[in-house]
Amino acid sequence: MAVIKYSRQRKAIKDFLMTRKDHPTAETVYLNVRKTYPNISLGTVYRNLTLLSDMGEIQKLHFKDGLDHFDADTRPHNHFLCTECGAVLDIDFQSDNDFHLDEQANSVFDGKITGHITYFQGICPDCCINSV
Amino acid sequence: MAVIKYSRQRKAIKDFLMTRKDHPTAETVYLNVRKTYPNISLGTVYRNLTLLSDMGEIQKLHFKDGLDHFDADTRPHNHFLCTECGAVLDIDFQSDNDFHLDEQANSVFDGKITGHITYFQGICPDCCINSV
DNA sequence: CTTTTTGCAAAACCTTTGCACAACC
DNA sequence: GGTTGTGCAAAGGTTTTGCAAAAAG
Repeated sequence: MAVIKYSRQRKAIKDFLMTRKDHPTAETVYLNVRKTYPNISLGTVYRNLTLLSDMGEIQKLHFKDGLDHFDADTRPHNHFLCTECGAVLDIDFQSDNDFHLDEQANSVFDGKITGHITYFQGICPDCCINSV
Repeated sequence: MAVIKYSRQRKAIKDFLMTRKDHPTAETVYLNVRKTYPNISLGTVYRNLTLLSDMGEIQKLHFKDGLDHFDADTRPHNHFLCTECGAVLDIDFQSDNDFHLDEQANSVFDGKITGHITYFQGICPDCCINSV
């Protein structure tokens, strides 16, 4: 597997992912891409999600629900997890301190720190409305 | 399941977890507790880890390896994941900004943020030494 | 005695993999 | 034609669950 050819299935998977701001699971990707390619298999979805992730075109994320979630936004950004409904959302917010955080952590850690991700938790907008 | 009755197995599981600064998987807990209770089953380990976690006595964590990891330290603290060997370590370090981070995030987020965890990644002390 | 917990084994679950065939260049 | 990708189905590994027996109070 030296040269990577961009199959339509792979393109469809990435295209779908780019339309979403939440972070769908493989299952969700599968169900949606199947609208366009009814014969696509779950295995193919997994293979391509892993491949895209290895190529750095998407991010593979792990949350408490134990499932893999996928994100087409590969820029460093923070995530939010709703403790009510399990939704995973982006947070478009970088603390001023974010840039210095790795250095600060390095100064108290014997190994070498190359990056970090912050996960916020709480109640998402939808659940806030519904719980009033 | 209203009243929670004491069990030695549950105590052994928590005791073991408190001796560890890394964040063992259920499998590791199982192998170690079995030294004391050779007949304990994996199912019991899982049940108790989930129960302890629900009671807030331990934390259940999810990492990229896809496995559940457990941590007897429930204070808010940050974690480090080694990209070489997969080790998960605590980082005893709180940024000055940590305390304000939730407020800052709340100001740009429609929902309600109640907390956060930062995951650092990089190369752990052991792997640094071995890769020289 | 009643309720909870255990051990065992089976089931459920998500993800990966092997293989023959199809698609691509 | 040779390589890469797919679909299908089976296998893999982790976690959960049903049930009868044991432990706890």
